[in-house]
Amino acid sequence: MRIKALNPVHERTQNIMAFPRSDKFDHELLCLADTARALSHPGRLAILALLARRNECICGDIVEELPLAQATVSQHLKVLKEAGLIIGTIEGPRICYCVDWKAFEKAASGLANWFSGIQSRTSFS
Amino acid sequence: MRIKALNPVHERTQNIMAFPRSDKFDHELLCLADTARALSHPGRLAILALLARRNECICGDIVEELPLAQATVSQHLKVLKEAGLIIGTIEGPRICYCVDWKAFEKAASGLANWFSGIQSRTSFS
DNA sequence: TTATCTTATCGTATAGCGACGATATATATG
DNA sequence: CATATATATCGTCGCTATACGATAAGATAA
Repeated sequence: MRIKALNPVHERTQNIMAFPRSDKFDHELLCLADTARALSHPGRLAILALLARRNECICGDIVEELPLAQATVSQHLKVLKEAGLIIGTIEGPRICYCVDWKAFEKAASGLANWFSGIQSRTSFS
Repeated sequence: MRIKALNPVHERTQNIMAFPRSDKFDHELLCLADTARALSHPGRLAILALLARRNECICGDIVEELPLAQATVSQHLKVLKEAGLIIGTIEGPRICYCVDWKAFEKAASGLANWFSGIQSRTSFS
């Protein structure tokens, strides 16, 4: 049984972060910024790497590997889940987390496309 | 005359963000997180896009284009400068900003490599 | 039902971000 | 020197993030 999967960042019609001037920027930029924000903490990067290496982990596995308390790991998992990068599946008394590869690749290509778009926009390139 | 260019993120020996547990994570992850953090605000993404489109801008040009006050734009420029993504060159009474393409490409490839590294680490790929 | 295990959430403290007006700084120009 | 121009910095406000202990909530097993 899947728990609220939350649509991946790039399919969502609303972004997550609410800056004071959020309404003044393009939706595309807001979504890219959201993706970048999800990756802007070494703990979350480490969680994603761990999930990729092991294919799936329960929260306790991650707590064992990272220098963070259980409550903190749970918060980071929530951020990654809200960013659409991971999925949690209830398995009995525990929750099995894994990378949402489809969303992950979209996030990767979204950022990559932005990078190449920026780079192609200079007359020096 | 160039003003403190700040080494690009991936050449630096120290990261910028200081989390309570910064010392517990790999330097590579800290630098990647720093890069992501620099990109985690739509205003900064818009600034980078503008600099790429025009090749160079003074602060005032950016203030004209973005829905942000001069002080706010200056703060974002500082963040991008500290992340090593842009360079400021003093030209008389103004400062000419441009993308540091070498650092920008390193940041792009750094993130791209991390993404592909993550993706190759699953047995499902 | 009770006990156990696992994870989310609450409460809290500290710190940092985002935004802006006001001010300081620095450089030309008259 | 005084003025104008351009940008950085200061001070402040409100909000969010990070981190953790403690507790609640959900699911299984005895």
